[in-house]
Amino acid sequence: MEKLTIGKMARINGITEQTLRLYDKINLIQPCEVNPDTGYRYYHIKQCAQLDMIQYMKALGMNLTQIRECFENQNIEQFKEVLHMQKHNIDQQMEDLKHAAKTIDRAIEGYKRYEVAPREETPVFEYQKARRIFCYDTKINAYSYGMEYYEQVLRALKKNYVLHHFPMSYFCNVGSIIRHDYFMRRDLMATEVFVFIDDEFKTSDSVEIIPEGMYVCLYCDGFNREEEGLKKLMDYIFTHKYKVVGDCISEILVELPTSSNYDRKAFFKLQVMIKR
Amino acid sequence: MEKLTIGKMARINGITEQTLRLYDKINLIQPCEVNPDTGYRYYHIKQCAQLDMIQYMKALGMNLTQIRECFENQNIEQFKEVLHMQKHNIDQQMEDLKHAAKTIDRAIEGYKRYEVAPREETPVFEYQKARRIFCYDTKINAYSYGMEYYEQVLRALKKNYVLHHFPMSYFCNVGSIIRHDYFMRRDLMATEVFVFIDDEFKTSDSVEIIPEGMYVCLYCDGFNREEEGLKKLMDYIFTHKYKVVGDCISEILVELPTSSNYDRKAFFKLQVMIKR
DNA sequence: TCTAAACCTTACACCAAGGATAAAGTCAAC
DNA sequence: GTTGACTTTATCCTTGGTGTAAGGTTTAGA
Repeated sequence: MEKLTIGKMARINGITEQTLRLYDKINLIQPCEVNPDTGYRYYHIKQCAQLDMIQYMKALGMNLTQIRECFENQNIEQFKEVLHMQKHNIDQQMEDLKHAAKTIDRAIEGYKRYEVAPREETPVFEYQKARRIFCYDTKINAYSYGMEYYEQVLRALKKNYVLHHFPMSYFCNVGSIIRHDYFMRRDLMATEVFVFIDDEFKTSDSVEIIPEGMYVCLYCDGFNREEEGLKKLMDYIFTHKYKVVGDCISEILVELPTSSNYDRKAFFKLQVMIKR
Repeated sequence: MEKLTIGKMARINGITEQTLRLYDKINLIQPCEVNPDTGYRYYHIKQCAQLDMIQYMKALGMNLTQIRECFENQNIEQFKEVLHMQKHNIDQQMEDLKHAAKTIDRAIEGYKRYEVAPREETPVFEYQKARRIFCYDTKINAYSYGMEYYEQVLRALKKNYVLHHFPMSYFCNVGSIIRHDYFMRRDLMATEVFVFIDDEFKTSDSVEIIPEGMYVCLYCDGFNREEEGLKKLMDYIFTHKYKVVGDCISEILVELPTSSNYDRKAFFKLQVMIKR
């Protein structure tokens, strides 16, 4: 059985020559023979076993250093340990991916709703499932000081939010709450902001549930329409004497990438639950 | 509202100053003001909106170039397209992770069985579930030409295997088949090698099922014990006049990382299904 | 007023796991 | 002997930053 050149070795193993040279360089797998004059590398076909093992370990998510250590130590216990670690690792990555997938779904859903939403700022009825939010009270009324304060409020929320180890991917679905009492008094007072989170997170001091039920909703386009929209919503509710249950939520449905000027471009859904 | 220094901007957004400098350099987000004398960057708090968006898009799996393009084009359609692409992307990654997880489980399981397996090369009875294999006929008897040929046979299998887009992570759980007729004639003739694959793959010309049932199994340690083990298995079966159903499988239970010499270190499980 | 801390700047090297390319040397077949 | 396929080393590029060095400026406290 003749020796294999680097090209042949690469070909029969479905990898590139560069990869083999790299593996040689980092002492992962060395050719069984090197011509001292030409520097040509020659491999023995039995070395394919090592390559198989490397590819297998790579598929398990190990990096080249870990693989080399495993080879060097010849330690089964270490390999088993790595296996368990990788298992844990993969579970974590899976969780992250699930979050990302949910976020994307949420974004796509948001865009769909954005496209079909009524543009004329008239109240509509919608039955909505319960949703979970991570809430933060900033003690500052978001409606009284303009966007600069709103951003500061958001920063405070964000800080708390990452402190609670929520995935960053949620941080596009934010909103603010006008508590029931203020709403009934037609007072635009919202000191609390929130992020929508997944149902799997337990309720705690910061996590609450927006209940399932029939909502009166009003869509509006842009921050500068938000206050006006809220007033319209209040007008509608009080004119028709609907019984308001719970708080009023102002939710950012979609936020559009913007860079030209610094203003956020957002599409809002204002909503409050009623009982007939 | 005063301008924010890079340090403050970084702090309130939970990122590092270096990251902000990088984003500036690649035109992702630029400070609203730069002191021409000192080169100091100053940010406006409203620019946090852009940072939020960047972090959100990153969480969706987009890279910085894609994010910049989205900002530049101001194109919602493109963003939506990216969303769908990312969704697809994530699904793919999820699949890969699932495969990796299964492979690790299989490896851990294999090591467990390896540790409890009888070392004395005596036949044992085991009831085994159905398993699925990707099979390849090399037309060369793996038992007649030594390890070099075996490696070549494996390379051919591997080539076919990646051609069928099976994940590389399976390629540690290989084996060979002695078809029923040869086994009954006590002929060590195995031209077919295979890889265990997941149940989700459809049966086709190359994918077959090893049926559920009661198997006589014999464990042996190392390639040099395989033939002897097969003979012992045959002896046992024919002495006790068990009725053999189907083919005899030689499965590599675990393969140990090795580098000192080129020989594979593998632990085998030889098995054949019987009917009482 | 002195000093130290806390800022800030640019510039460079480094990570993982190769990919891409160039310039030059080698091998084998015809 | 020539050609074409193959191989070598060497260098730079990728992604998304992290870390360090060397130096400049501002601020607070004693």
